[in-house]
Amino acid sequence: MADQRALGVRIEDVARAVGVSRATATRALRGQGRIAPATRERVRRAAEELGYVPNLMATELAAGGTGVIGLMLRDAANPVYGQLFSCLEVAAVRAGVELITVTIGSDPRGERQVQALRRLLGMRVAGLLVATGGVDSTQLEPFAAEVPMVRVGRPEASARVFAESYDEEWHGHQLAERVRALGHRRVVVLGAAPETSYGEHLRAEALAGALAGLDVRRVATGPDPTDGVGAALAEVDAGATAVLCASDVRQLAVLRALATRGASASTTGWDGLMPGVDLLGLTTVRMPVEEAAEAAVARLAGLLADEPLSVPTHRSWRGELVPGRTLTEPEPR
Amino acid sequence: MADQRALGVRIEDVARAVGVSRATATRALRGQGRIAPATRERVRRAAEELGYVPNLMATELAAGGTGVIGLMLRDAANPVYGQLFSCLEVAAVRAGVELITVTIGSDPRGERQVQALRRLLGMRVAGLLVATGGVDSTQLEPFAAEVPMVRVGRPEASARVFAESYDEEWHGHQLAERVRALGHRRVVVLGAAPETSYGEHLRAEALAGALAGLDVRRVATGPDPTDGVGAALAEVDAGATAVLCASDVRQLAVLRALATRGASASTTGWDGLMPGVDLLGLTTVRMPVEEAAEAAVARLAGLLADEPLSVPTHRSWRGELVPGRTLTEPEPR
DNA sequence: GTGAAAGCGCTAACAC
DNA sequence: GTGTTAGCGCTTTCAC
Repeated sequence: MADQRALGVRIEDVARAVGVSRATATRALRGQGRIAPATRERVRRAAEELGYVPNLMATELAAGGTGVIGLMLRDAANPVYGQLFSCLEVAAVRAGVELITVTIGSDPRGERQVQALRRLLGMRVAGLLVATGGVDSTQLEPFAAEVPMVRVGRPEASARVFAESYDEEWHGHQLAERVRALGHRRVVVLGAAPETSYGEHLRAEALAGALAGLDVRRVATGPDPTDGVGAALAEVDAGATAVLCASDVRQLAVLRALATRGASASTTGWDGLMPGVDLLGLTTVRMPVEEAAEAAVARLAGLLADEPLSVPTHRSWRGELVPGRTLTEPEPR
Repeated sequence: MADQRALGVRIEDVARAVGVSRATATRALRGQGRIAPATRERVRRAAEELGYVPNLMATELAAGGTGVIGLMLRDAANPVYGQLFSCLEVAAVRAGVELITVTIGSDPRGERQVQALRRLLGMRVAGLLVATGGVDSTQLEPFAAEVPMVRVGRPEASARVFAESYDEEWHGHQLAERVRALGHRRVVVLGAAPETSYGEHLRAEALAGALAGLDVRRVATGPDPTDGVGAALAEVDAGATAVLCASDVRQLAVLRALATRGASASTTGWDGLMPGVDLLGLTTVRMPVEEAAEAAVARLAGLLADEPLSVPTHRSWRGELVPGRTLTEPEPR
């Protein structure tokens, strides 16, 4: 197998070992162009023996660009992104495209995002998948001009950036209907400011909109899951019977606080991706991550293959309501 | 900002726009070598205006290798790996090194892993972080000869591969002591075969070892979390009072099955990283992911900086027992 | 302080 | 079928 200085082995060394030219060795290794089967075998064997590892930089430079597509991902510690990441990977394998990932942790101003994008572009990726909410259309636009770009998991304003997102409007309706049907009259919606988390902001808006007619108290959260929980509980003390959260992580924080204070109220969340949702009895909406991921990769693959685009620029996918024990009829007071 | 064909802009274009040579433009942009401050400014401005994005392939080819370190990660859908991923990212940022990630989903024979390693090596990464259990020492060895390699989260047999792992032996002891102290006499240990999940195999071994003296029933699980759950419940029916799992995901599966069947037994898990551990009342061990990640990156950074190695080749970190409601005294029968 | 030229490792016409 | 040649875009001595 690979011997000591295998990384120093160039294709030239392989060629020489077999007694052919570099071009022939290339053909043998890439399996393209006319070449004698026997030669090909000899070259392959030699490459194997020498532990030849092609230098991708050189390969891609010479070949002019790479077929790889870049993925910009947000913090994977969040189960939501971890799941999305995984689905994107699966989809990529299925579509036969290579994925190269760059992640950014929290990044309030979107600077690291832009930097990460440049890094990806520097690698001359063939396409870009943007799976992070923190960067907005205006920051994306200039790059979209260079390479096809698909945003996943968040809607997009620009017509030049494609998007496969979630139908949060509809999700909000599902949740709202349930809350309303159970008889809640005064509820608190825990949402984020657009800068904090665009996704949660959107969800809270959708939810509040769908709850029109009820007494809806809005509470803004910060980046930390526990932000705003205190304010929400105060609303509960003041008579609200349900705390509606824009993510399951927030919902957990609320449940924790409720338990600690010995208080009780209905709660709902959003995402439905945590391993124990069922056991915890969370009421939430399961995001259609698989579909969105699959669609995003398929679209990008189509774009790269120069297929005429047959689907709308922006699409959104519907998940499903997960009824749980956390949402019940309001308790009589 | 970047205009239309910015990806077509080469350093040569920037140089020409300013009326200098390529060499000067390079110096200006990289900020190395002697150059007139005024020229540097003009070049920088021109690059900005033209939206020049340096071609990393060319850069790294010419410069001979990259400072980037490669990370091979297992499926991020698993909260455990997602968390580890995130911690590694954070550590990398702090250490000032760039990370490039390749993930592999499930991969029974370790083939995709090896392929992923080759891909990373093809990019001539300066170092390698291996955060997946599925590939064993003999597969790693040949690559370790080429570039410094640190395995994280799993112990390593080879002396040529560094490792920052978890002290599962100790973790097993903690758990076992608790189980024993509560008075369980007959328990079932749900573990995996080494090929299925080396990590879980190790944990089950540690646990079983620490439980010496009790009546320990071993049940093997498969790749799916529900594999082996039926067998475990059968043991419970036959008199076992606790089901000890090698991961929290398994523990959830057991809890689910227990609830469905209306049966009851104590359970324990391993990992402690799921968002709702506390609310679920899981008994588990919280892995020291942060420490291991930090240590792995720091070690690699040190290796790359040619610092003399001051710590043992293989280290392991201790997490902490998380007592939960799922582990209680055995119920009288 | 700046430019000319060599070359990183590989691929892809185009000859033979 | 196989070898020759000309780059891919950038960095880096080495002169000037």
